[in-house]
Amino acid sequence: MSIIVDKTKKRVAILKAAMVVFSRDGYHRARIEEVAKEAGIGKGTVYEYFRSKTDLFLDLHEHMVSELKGFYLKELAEVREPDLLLERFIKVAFETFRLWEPFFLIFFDFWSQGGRGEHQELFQTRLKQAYSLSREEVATIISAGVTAGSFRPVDPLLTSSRILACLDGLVVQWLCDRQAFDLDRMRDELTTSVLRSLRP
Amino acid sequence: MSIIVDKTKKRVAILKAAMVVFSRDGYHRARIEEVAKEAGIGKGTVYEYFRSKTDLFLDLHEHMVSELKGFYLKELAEVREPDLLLERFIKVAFETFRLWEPFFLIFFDFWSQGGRGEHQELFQTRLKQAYSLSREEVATIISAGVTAGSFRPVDPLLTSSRILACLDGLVVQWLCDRQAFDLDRMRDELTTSVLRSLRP
DNA sequence: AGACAATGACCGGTCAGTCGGTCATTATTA
DNA sequence: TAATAATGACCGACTGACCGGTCATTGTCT
Repeated sequence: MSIIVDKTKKRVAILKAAMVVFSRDGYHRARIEEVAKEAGIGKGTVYEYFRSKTDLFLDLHEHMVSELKGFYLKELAEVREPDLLLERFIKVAFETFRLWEPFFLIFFDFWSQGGRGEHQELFQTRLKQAYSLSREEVATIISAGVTAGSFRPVDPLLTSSRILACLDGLVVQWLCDRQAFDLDRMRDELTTSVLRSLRP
Repeated sequence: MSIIVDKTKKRVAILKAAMVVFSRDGYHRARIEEVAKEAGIGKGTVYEYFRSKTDLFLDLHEHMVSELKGFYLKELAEVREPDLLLERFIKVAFETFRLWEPFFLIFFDFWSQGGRGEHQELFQTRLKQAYSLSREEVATIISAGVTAGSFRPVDPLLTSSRILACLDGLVVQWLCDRQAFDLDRMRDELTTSVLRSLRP
């Protein structure tokens, strides 16, 4: 019993260490020994918990996506009105820019892995799933708005893809150059433009 | 004289080969020997033209950005009306999705390099420059529209960033899953929503 | 003692970058 | 013109560094 708890805790500790090292050095440059050091354990121990570097990376992605999802669910739980929901969604997204910054920094490495290599199918599948999931989540909001008449009749999935794309692109620009724009002003500008584009 | 021409041609040939190999295998997985093979030359010769793998990558980026810019300039040369210009800009962007697909596939590796390593400043500077340039280009269009009264008074740079972010995000989603959405329908949806969001 | 967890020295494969040598082309000399 | 010399583009076998993954040993707990 206590063994199981320890195992899980240590697993998460390694994942956190991996997050730090991967985001600092990038997936390829990062060394497993460094992850172990960050977690305060020996290199061999990492392999007690993860089959390989690839596996660790894959699990890290899964872990972070699940945490992100939890954050969204919590923050959006009590909103009902489609337009408020959308506004809130964008607000939360911008908060994640800061809170999950290391995760987004890794994301490109993850993406890059998805395109090639022996494990590419695994990576690709996970990536598609993650996208597809969030796409449908937002599409549901838009659908509800269209049905309720507060949005004009747009294709929910298409619009959803567009909004998500915008958020993705913005985090990229921002991570690349924090001076590019002010996060708060951009959030307002995006919210306004999205709602305007959906006005009946 | 003829030697110089040959040198330049071969340089470009190596860059093209690098484009093929890097986009197929990813920057890290790609081997210089493979680039040489693709270019039909020996490995050592690559190093006659480029100091290092990093250098080759950096020059490849510069080469492609310059080609992309040329394509945009050519396609947008004769349009004057801000709203037509914006519509045309989006159209051209979607065309580049297909035409420059290998370049976009590499982009994430490039981005990833920009965050770390010994050459990170070089990568970062180039990335910032490229973004800043396109941002200002689009901002000019919007500015003109605002002045002419065909767009509502928005912050041109902020709006420009948002539109570019959307395009970036869309190419990512599309490269990740070609079935995610139909390119043509998405182009129309994006054009409509951008113009609606700018209507006075 | 027995079971199990942790460790880090070591192994083997990989690959960027080097370097000594080849060869085709051009310049020089007789 | 023909023989010889000089040039530099081209090459690929080789090297040294690097690092993921292993496993024999050591430590810890019951």
